Amino acid sequence: MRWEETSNQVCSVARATSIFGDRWTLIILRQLFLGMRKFSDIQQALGITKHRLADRLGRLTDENIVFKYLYDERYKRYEYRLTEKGVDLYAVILTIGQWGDKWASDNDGPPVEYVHTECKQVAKPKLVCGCCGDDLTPHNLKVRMGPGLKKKHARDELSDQDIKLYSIIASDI
Amino acid sequence: MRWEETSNQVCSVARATSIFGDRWTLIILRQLFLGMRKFSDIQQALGITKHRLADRLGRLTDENIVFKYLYDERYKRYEYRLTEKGVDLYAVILTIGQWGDKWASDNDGPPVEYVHTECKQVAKPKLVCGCCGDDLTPHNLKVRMGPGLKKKHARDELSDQDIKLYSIIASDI
DNA sequence: TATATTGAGTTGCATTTTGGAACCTGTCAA
DNA sequence: TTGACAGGTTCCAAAATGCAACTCAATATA
Repeated sequence: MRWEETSNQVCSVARATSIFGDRWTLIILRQLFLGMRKFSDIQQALGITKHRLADRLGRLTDENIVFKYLYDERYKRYEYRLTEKGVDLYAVILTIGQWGDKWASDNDGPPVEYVHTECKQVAKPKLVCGCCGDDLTPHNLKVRMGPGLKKKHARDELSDQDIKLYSIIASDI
Repeated sequence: MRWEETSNQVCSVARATSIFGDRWTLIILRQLFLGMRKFSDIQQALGITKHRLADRLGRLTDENIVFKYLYDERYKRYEYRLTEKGVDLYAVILTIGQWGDKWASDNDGPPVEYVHTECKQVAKPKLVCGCCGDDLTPHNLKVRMGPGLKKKHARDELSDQDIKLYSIIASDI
């Protein structure tokens, strides 16, 4: 399967990774979340080539995840800022960072900490159920078909791959 | 910067994405979370080439995120299962999936749903502070240097890039 | 015994995507 | 007039990926 086709898959993870599942996009976004907004700052901080950075920021702009903001009228300089769609990726960055802290760090501890301004503590982000507030783990979650899959199945729009992809859901995990 | 060098950066997001920040790894992992464990099943379901799948599963095995389990003595057949390190990526997959549901889906609604077995509701995962339980957003979190960064700074082990990378943290966001 | 099948890969080669360096453009400042 | 700087492009080599064909071990079937 080619990369462009990934964005058509009936899977939110596949569609999302078709946007930011490459070598640079997520760390560019992390940089934006840290408050770094200028092309050259990001380029130097990450050691990415201008070429690639221009390409990635262009895609993110096309996807409406970032937008260009004119911050200097005289010099006609632009900076890149996160849209609402982009800001919503904060949870993804935080979750990945936390996994990295736990499983991919050295003995010096986490490079950065996030202080929760409400409780003044270092935030240990955790995922909970939006309904009852209990922790979510692979053990207390059960996957089932959602409306997107059911409707496409009813309309007979699933490809062989999609069927195979989700046939497993019907069975026990 | 080359890809292998990313894994040495003083940033948990960069280190994590150096492991799964490519076109396939995350959706392979999603497939494993759905319960699909056999090489050929994954290969057909995802439309990935055997070549690439063998390579990706090999890396994941090297990283101790999955391990090979002999499920058929007679035929000497192996399947791939998640280790604890792998299972911990569930939060990442869930968070990405949720972003995808919201921002990258069509009008049919989410393809899959996760039912929380404790409260029997469809789980809407959300990220909260581990200390106080309040929601985490970019607006109530403040980034600051963590021990990893401070120690390396004290030992003068930060590269120019690392310094640039985090100089922004000292300033206001 | 000879042939086919299945799962799980390799190998070889063409196509895409990246990385690196040099070059271009518009705007000011000395 | 020259230089610097931000923000790119262009060109080419190197690396990653996609595709098809081949291997190999352990049965099954004829």
